[in-house]
Amino acid sequence: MKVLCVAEKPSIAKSISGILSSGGATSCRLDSTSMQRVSPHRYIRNYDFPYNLPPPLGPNHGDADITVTSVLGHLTSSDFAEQYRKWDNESDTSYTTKDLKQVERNLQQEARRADMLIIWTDCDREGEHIGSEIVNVCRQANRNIRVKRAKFSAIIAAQIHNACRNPVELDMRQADAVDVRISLDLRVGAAFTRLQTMGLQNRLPDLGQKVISYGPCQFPTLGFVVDQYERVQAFVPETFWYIYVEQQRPEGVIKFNWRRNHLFDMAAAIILYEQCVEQPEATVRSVVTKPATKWKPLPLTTVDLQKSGSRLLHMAPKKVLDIAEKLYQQGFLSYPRTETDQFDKDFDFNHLIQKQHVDPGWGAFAQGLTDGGFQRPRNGQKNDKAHPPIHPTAHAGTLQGDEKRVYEFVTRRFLACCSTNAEGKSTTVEIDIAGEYFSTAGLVIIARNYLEVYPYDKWSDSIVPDFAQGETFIPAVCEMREGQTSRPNLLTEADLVGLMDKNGIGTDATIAEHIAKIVEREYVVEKLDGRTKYLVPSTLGIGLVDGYNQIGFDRSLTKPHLRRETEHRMQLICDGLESKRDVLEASLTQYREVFIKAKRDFETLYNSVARSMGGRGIQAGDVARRPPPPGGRGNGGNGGNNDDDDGPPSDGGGDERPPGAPAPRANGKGKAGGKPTTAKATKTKAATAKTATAKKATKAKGKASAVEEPASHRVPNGSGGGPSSGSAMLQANGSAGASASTGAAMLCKCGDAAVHRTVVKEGANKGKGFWACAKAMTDATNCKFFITNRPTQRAKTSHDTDEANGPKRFCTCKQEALRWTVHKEGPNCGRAFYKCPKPQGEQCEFFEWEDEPKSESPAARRAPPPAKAGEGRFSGHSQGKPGAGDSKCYKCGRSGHWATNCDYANKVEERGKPSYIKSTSRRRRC
DNA sequence: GCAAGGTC
Repeated sequence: MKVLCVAEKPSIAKSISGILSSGGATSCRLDSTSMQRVSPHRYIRNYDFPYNLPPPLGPNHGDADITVTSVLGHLTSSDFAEQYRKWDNESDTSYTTKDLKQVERNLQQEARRADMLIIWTDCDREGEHIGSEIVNVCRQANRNIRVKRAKFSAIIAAQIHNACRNPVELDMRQADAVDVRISLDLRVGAAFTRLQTMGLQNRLPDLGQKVISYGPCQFPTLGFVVDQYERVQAFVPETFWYIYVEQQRPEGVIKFNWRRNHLFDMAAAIILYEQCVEQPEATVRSVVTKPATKWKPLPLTTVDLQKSGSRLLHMAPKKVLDIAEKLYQQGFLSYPRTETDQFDKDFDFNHLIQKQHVDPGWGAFAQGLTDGGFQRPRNGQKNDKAHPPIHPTAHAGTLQGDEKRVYEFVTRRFLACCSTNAEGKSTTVEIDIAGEYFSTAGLVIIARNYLEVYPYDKWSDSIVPDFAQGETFIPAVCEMREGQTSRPNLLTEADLVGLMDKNGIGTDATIAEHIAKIVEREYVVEKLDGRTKYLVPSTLGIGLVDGYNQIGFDRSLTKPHLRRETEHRMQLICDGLESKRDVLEASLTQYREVFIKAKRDFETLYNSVARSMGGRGIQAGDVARRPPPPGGRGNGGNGGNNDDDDGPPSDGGGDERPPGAPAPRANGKGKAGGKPTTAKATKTKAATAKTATAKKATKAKGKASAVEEPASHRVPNGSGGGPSSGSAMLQANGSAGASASTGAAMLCKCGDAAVHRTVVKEGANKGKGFWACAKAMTDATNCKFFITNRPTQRAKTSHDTDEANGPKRFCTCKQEALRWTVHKEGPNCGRAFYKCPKPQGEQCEFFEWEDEPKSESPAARRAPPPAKAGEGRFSGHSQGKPGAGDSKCYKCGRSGHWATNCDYANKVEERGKPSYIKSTSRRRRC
């Protein structure tokens, strides 16, 4: 009995022959003169050996004669019949195939002598289809041949023997589904490609003879790039505010992050800040130390390899895959096209790790794993049941250049997977200042473990704060700071690979090709910034995407929906819920409708491309061009996961368009002009912000009190929203008032969003705004949270006022005088003055109005001695007397009494609310 | 001159 086994590729044929024959197979090629058996294709081998295949499958007596061979993937490729190949012939009709003759001839030659055919293609949808192609070819030579299908998920001896002895039937549903996919892709691709090319090529000379191809994977891929580009263009930075707290410790400066992160309502932020300023003492609520773990990476899939290759090795996804393919063929790496991120339970790790002992770079680490450091890799969620995760299969010591780098990455990743998680200890300190919570955390790494061999991950120690629960202290810095949401980045190749993978565009093996294709078509230009490659749509790419979007389809040609729908229908065929014919008809009908609409409205597409390319065809009523977007470095917001070594484009406010890329387009959301977002504000900016702050506060308050709306958390467009990343000292270049009117992240004591209300009842408070718990007053769970909108012009947030207020002033006791502002209604409201910074009872007599000439006392001209830590940085409660030449009470501005006797001020103080607020950020409790 | 999916 003769059995013909056909695998999908030569490597699998070799592997399964080796297992089934226990290494005793003979590989045959034809010598044309001797007429011995032949393998007509130079890559294909035929392996012959006897095998014990028990009945009823095998012979009743003796072994079966097995021949194992392979194809090279799909056996046929599709093309249109001759009459449909002309481009002016609409081509949504039948197609024919172009055979791979040499491969086919080999199959037929072997099939003629065989009693049974066993299909050994990969166990996925495409594999079933390739199997059906093999069956078709073999039956042409031997129509009585029995056909079976071997099911296996890994090239492991037990599985291969089991698959051979217990074959199943070919799943024709899966093969049918792929048939539909092939037919649709060809027809849709050809129809739209011809429509676009013939409709645009001759009317836009700039296009030359370019083919303007359409593909159901190409266009959604292009759509991702254009979408992100437009998000970047349309981005308008939004200003937020937060309270920044800092304390000096022997270990260094400890920075605390506000639990609210930041607020988009400045008035709300000011209110909370004022509370902190008025009661600045911090109490340590908790000090929590617990183990911290940095997880070792998951086993490597193709998509991961491409993303990492792009991010860490700075190689195009296609290049990484090409190199991995080459290393696979050389026997250094396992099969590089796999979706699997879990190793089989029988996987032989030890053998493979031992092969790495000799490497000078990671050999010692590998030795450590063998000597007891090994820990089984984590299991991911994916398993294609065909191939293991990518791993090294042999040590490669002579590689150079990019091949060496790819091999090194794969090997280090594998060893890291076989190691243990990195271990550390984190300490989190939470403090309470006037009911607001702030925290800081430190980390001590105890064992680097896998990090020793995997330098691509970063994890470093940070200062561990030394605080004790219940401890109180006055922060060295307590400031309200301003930041802005960050502009998102353009897509990197790695981002795009991730998006395509997530949306089911292409397969792990073809994703890189689709990206390369849209670059080749000049829809997208790669822009290198540092070592990171960003993708920018060209004028042509944007024109096409926008043109289709303007035409408006139920399911856009530039979005993943159509492709997903095709995938879904294919699954229906696989599940036996729909027939191949019905699905093909339904899909063709759907695409035909889209095609007819595109053809009918082609002028819209043409005009879009022409306009984008700066050419002709602009219609009246078109939106105006928008000025260039604000520049600045974005630091997130696109969902992409930039690695540590990736920097965003340093456009510095410039235009990141590539040659041939479009001018920014109108979208009605643009913000004219704009300044770069700065990560750190300078003193000058901080100082000049004072006036603007007051104005904005007033504006914010006015808007907030005009409406009643629930406060809500706002998430900035950038990832750098936190004080530590998006921080800038309060500055005047924000988008004034833009966000203050749109809700605030004020939380009540329940931890829920508070609501802002305005007093409507007649009386002294009518019109005043306040924040309160959102629950009904009658609700027993109402936390009674209540904060009024208070005058905001007194809030000052800058610490060093040199630039804004002139040179520093020094009091009689040689301390840097502190600047205060009168905010009580009266003739001096708004006036700033300076006084001794010492605590109440220790202050000297120094007093100066800011708007009056400086004292010429010698003390004021001398530089002060350096202040000790925590000394001279805070003000005491203001309690001065009218300064020289000023006969008015400085608290209320009235004449005839001293401040200590000021009734108005004393009344206020009785209520526990100081009458003025210091303008520096360093405060001591009054 | 068109697609996407296998493979070398």
